[in-house]
Amino acid sequence: MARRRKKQTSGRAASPKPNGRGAEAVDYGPLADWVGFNLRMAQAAAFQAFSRLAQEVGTRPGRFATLMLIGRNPGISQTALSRANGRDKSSLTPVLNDLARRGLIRRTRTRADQRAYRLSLTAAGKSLLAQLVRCARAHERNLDRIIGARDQKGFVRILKRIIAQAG
Amino acid sequence: MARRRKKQTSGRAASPKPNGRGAEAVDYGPLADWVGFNLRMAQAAAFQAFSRLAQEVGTRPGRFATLMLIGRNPGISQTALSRANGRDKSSLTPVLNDLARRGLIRRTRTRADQRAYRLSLTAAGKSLLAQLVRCARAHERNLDRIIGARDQKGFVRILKRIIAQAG
DNA sequence: AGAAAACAGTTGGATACAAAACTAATCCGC
DNA sequence: GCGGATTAGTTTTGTATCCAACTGTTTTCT
Repeated sequence: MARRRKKQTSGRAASPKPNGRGAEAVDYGPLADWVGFNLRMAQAAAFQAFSRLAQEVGTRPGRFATLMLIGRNPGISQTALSRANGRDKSSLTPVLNDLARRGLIRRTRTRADQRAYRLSLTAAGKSLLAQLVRCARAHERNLDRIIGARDQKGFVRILKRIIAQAG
Repeated sequence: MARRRKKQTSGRAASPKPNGRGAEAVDYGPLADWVGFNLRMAQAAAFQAFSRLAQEVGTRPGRFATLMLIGRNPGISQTALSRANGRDKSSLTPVLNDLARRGLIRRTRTRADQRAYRLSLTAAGKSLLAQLVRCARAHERNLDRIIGARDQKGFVRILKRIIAQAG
């Protein structure tokens, strides 16, 4: 591995060696230390890691927060849920359709307000959520190990500040 | 604001007050302190904030890292770029088509390897990148202010650890 | 040299998401 | 009470992204 080109069949070694390709070092420039870029990459990495764990239970990470929030807030409306979840309410429609179709959540109409649904978990939903929580705890242990127990608390505190103030 | 419902036109105040709706407090349960969830929310918030800044320059955040990486690594291949950027190579195809169509990048075929492109910025691309860098610096100053100068260095270091180890 | 494996880039299919337009129900001010 | 503004949820449209399959090129193995 990491053999670099030597052959160059028809000559032309004249170029200023501009990082022709490869797993070799890439210059990230100022990106390397910018918070935004590293935040995106870290989130992607953590997401992927959790994806692997979650798919053993047969669900995807996006569904997890949704189930948890419904579980903790029975009767919540879709709009409130979407706000809490940080996604647009329109994104939720297909997700909830799917969760309802799979018998994990209930959508109850209220007499008081005929527009809104009241969401709650079914028994199956609660059971799946419990499994996912076990998964997530394993994932969190992993992240905590990477972050280091010493810094974990402060790290989350900073994330919360960004959530509150950068929006 | 934050007036809570009292009226309830046709009665029915009998329900066990299960958080009917609203901007009122939502119970996040264990989510509240999990790294994964906060990471996702923080990334979304920072992304949105940068989106607003970047659209004044007429480009989207996704393009920014791409332009920067090409600018710092002229001659880089699409595959290497996609790795550096943390996205699948197939995602890059339409992005690069668009950037090329708008005259911001050049795609050169090499005689040495007829498969690969060598990517580089045009003058227009460099100029746009410079504008974006100014934008990004403003964004970063904002984030640094939120994080606090004292913690900024350590915060990024933790993000880098997650990137390296959680993948 | 010739076949097999690896690789660069593209295409097609699927999912996730946001923004805007839309429908139906409810609230507010008078 | 009545009409306009607000609200809950859905639909539609457009973008970003991944994955798997594919084409053409290069390298590797024997």
